[in-house]
Amino acid sequence: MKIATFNINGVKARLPRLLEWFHEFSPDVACLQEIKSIDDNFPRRAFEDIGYQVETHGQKAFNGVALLSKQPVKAVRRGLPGDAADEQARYIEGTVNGVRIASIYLPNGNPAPGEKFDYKLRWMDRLIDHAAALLLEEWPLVLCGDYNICPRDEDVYDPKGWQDDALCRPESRARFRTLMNLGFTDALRHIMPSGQAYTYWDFQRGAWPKDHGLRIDHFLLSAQAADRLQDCQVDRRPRGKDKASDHTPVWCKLEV
DNA sequence: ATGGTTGTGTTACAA
Repeated sequence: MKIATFNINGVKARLPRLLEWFHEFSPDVACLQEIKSIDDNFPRRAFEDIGYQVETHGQKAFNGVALLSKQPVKAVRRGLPGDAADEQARYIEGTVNGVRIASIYLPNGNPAPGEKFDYKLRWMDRLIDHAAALLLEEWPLVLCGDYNICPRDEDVYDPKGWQDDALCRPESRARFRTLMNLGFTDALRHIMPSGQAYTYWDFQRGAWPKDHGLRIDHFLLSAQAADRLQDCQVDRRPRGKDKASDHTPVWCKLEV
């Protein structure tokens, strides 16, 4: 079972490239972030026509996540529990072939410190609580998406320059470690323990040609999922194309 | 030199 996570930065602008990638890679499950679309405007038919079930959790203009699957998606949950007043569409979760899979778009949190950073940290606290509850259900569990966290300095092209950014600050990294310490495996780092594996390059300042990247898109696997891990890789090719997103997809293969 | 780009949806805002 091939599962991919891809922050597409707008489904409307990305549709031709995204369909290309679907034809090339043919994921069994695709977890998308930043669809920047309400549910009714998502180009559902384009994906249904190539054999996918489409589950979205969108909002106007910003954020928005989706789960696309060749096999049926069951028990879909929209929105991260823990704050009924939170209107930002950043979380969707469903079960495919006995694997519980979440598509996560964690808040960026800049500028830090500030209200947006506080929201990020509160959101992470809610994610930790929810992940702990999910682990008790003992599914093979896959929490993937744009975490907007560089876990370690080697995940940043310029650690010193980024040390005060919300993606790298100690408060953000501490919460990520707390999440990991519940018992998750960072699938990419399991396959590739060290070295550069960037997943995002800013549109500005020639970040892509200079390889000024960050590793912020992650696959977190429960023990039941990690036991079935066969491979995990970053696919840098989509980032190099015209009209690319600022992120590139990460995929993992589970023996399911 | 304190710069630069992209997407959404109409004019600033988020990243």
